[in-house]
Amino acid sequence: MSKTEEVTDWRESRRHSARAAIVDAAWALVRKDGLSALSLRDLARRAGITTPTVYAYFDSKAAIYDAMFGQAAEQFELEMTSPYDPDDPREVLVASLRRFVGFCTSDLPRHQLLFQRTIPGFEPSADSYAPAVRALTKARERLAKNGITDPRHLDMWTALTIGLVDQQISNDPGGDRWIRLIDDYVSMFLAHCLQQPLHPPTARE
Amino acid sequence: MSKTEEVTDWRESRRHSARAAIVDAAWALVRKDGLSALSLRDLARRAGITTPTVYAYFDSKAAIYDAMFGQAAEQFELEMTSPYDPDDPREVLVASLRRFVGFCTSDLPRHQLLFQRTIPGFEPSADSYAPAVRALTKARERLAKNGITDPRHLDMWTALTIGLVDQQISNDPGGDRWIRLIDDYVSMFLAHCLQQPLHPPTARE
DNA sequence: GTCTATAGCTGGATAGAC
DNA sequence: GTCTATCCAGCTATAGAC
Repeated sequence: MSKTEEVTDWRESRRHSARAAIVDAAWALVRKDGLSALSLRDLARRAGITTPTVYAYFDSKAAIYDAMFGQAAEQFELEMTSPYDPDDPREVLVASLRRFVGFCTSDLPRHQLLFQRTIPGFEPSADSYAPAVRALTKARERLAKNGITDPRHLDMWTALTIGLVDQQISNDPGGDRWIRLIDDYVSMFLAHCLQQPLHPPTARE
Repeated sequence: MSKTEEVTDWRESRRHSARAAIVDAAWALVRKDGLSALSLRDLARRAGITTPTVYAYFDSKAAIYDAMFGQAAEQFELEMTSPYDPDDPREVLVASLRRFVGFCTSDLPRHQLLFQRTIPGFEPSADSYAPAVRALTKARERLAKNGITDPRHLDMWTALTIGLVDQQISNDPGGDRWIRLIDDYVSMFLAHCLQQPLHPPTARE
């Protein structure tokens, strides 16, 4: 490694950690005041710099939201794809739903940024979105291991899960009124899907 | 009726229709630009008046949102409680879910104002909220006629319905990808609830 | 009740010195 | 890269003439 490369890496690293500090400050602010209430003035003050300095690291406010989205998507992938203890596919499915609801309810602005479209003109970049796509692929695999591959059933599953999260957040924040229903919820879903298989077991394939 | 009362009624009526015109203009704007993008400048221009005149009819911007909420809640009650054709409780339940999804998906800002909490500091007044409460009471009655009274099952139902709406709106706006699932959805729910009755039929009461 | 005019504030983003 | 100073636009809300 040449001397100039060493220096470059050093500067890159400094720059990266400075960006991270700004993003951290942004998360602290949106957790206090709400996702859409983020302002560059407050952000700069919180990060111990001035407004123009923010623009040395991010092109615009949207770029900051995008960095936050990317971080949230990485956390989502990590949370949902880390190994599951039980072997039973059904237990894995229950555990995954538990993790999903826990992930969403434990950080409200993160959930809003990641799964709702509450910021007026903001669309995440493909790079930032990629981890979330990978996590959703894994979710489909977990369902497949339970014998569920019908697209209609996959759509039902997503509606079930997001409804559970929304009700828990909206009507019992900090509680577990809907979280307690998870076991029954999964039983209901599996019983319905497996009772009307697309490819009846009598058929040879 | 005395002459002064007549005049008073007349003025009240004029005032009422002027307020209604402002609220109508507000709806037109939020349908065009989004619920949170409503500004008093645009609103006044659209209504053919000036900003200060708006304050002759509403104390603040929040008061306008509250009037909109009240109107939306009345529409919701009307839509959900108007008579249902079929006698079969199950068919009524299906029809009510169909109406609910239709109501929510047909007017996105109305749905956001009524069922999500997307406006930063806004809370509806008790008066504006009242029709929505009445409609939800009727919903519980429809479930009761299907033999469903367990609070856990009622919570499951609300999660099911709101999840269906959210997925339809977020992932297939204008389409019917989740609406098509309604029949299966209700079958799944009823089969689950009635299979594990709280008061088993073997017990004498 | 309706207007003109404007106060008072906050927002994102930039110019230019250092 | 970081600052001071500032621009320009938007917002809610009010003062005061008519």
